[in-house]
Amino acid sequence: MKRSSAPPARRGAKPERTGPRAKRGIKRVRLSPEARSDLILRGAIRFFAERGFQGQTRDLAKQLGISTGLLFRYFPTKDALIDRIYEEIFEGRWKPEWDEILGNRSRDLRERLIAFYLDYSQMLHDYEWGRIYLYSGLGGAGIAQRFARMVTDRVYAREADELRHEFGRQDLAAEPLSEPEIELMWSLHGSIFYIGLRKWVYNVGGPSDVPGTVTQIVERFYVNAAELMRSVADTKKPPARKRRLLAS
Amino acid sequence: MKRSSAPPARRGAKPERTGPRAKRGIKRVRLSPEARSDLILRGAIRFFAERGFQGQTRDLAKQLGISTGLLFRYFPTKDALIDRIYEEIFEGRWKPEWDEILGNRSRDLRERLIAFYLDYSQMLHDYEWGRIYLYSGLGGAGIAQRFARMVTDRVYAREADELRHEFGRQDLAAEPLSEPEIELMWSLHGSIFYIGLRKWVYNVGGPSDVPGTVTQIVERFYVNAAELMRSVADTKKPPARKRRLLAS
DNA sequence: AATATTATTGATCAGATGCTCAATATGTCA
DNA sequence: TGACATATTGAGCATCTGATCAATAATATT
Repeated sequence: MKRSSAPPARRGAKPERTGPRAKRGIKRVRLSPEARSDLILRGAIRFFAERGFQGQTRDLAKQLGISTGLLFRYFPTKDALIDRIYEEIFEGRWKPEWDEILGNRSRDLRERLIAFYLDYSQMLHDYEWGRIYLYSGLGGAGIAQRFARMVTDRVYAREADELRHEFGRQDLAAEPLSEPEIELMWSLHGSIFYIGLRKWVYNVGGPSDVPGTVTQIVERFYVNAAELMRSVADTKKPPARKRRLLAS
Repeated sequence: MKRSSAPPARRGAKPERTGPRAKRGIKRVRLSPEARSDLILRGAIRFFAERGFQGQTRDLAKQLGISTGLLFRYFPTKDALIDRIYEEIFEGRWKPEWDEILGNRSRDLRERLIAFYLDYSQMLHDYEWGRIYLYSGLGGAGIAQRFARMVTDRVYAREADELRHEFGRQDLAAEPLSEPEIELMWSLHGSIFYIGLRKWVYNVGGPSDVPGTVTQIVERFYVNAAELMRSVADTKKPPARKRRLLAS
């Protein structure tokens, strides 16, 4: 069945059969390299998010409706395709506006934190993003681990900075992040990330109102953080008010 | 190099070479089926936790120091082996004592929650357990998803029951779990589970003092839960005290 | 309409991978 | 000590899978 020596009489009897049903009669579509390449990339993200990176190029090609030959024309190896996916998923994902949201001191800090996490969690809770993040992390892809470090460094440093300012504590330059502070932020991050896991790994449903739930979580974090700032303040030297005066 | 037609003169010149170096001279070890089977199972868990289930049987056999033939003698197919691993990882993992810890009303509820999560988190934070839980969940293994549902149903129902009792609210039979209650517990669960992810997926280190951190997280949960119970109580009918009197 | 360019195909290859089986060697028991 | 039962081996099979390339056909150009 596999190897027929017959010549490929591809359009022997029905040359213009372009009906909606069979693939046989469908006219070959010819796209620009950019369009095709993009189509493959998007399709590959969807495909590998679902099946993991051990998913087969044949199946991917089938799902894309193209031949494997074409696939390998645009991405010379499977690994090259995967690297491209990593790039797409992990690079340039940090929105500059996030820095602005978090750092805008004319706004209430609690509100800023909520606004940030509402936006940021849209990435965290995206099916494709989340599953590829997990697959690549489990596979030991350095880029996923660098991403985790980058994001947390960035988010945690910013948040801690703002919290310390808000509660009149020393800034990060004077006193590096303490483990309780870091753990508190990890805890927040974990709670929010886990909403995604529930949805796209364990199929145990997510909350009916995701933004509302995220807001709740951040609000509780804020209360806990305030508590932590106050309790630590007792053992530190400069009184809370003093720094504020110096700063402004 | 692969196919030499030479007869396998396995012990041609050095019959009793049992030195510490080469595999060549090592005497074949012959174990009881039970011992070998167990050895394979443990090794397979370690292996697949590391590499994921697409790891190859050849490599597994090599890591175990046995031939693939032997591997397939004890587990007829790779899938059978994986099923056996699922069984080992997911079944019978619920310790009956957990029910007792949570339900022992002669003990402070905060302490009970801490005691439970300290023990329970040892499973959650185990490298092999955690990674296999993720791999199987991502792969869509029904058993992982059933496990997630089982555990959370069990934990959340118990915890909520105790919390409601503690704060004089209606019990679960009278009033099913509300979404805010469920989400609060998910949030706790997520924070603790995420400690594992940090360690064995993203290689961003865990806390230096895991039990201490877990304790902190549970303590904050307890405060938040108390707050939630009180705030919800306002909109409900029976005053907090009344139920207690009726109950005892 | 004829020609040129190149996107697309599909048969095919080489190496990987799950699994088998006849041959072999180990521990045990009489 | 010799013979038996069987745990263990490793070459080998069939299929899968990433990747190639000459042939083909859709569009652009003249």
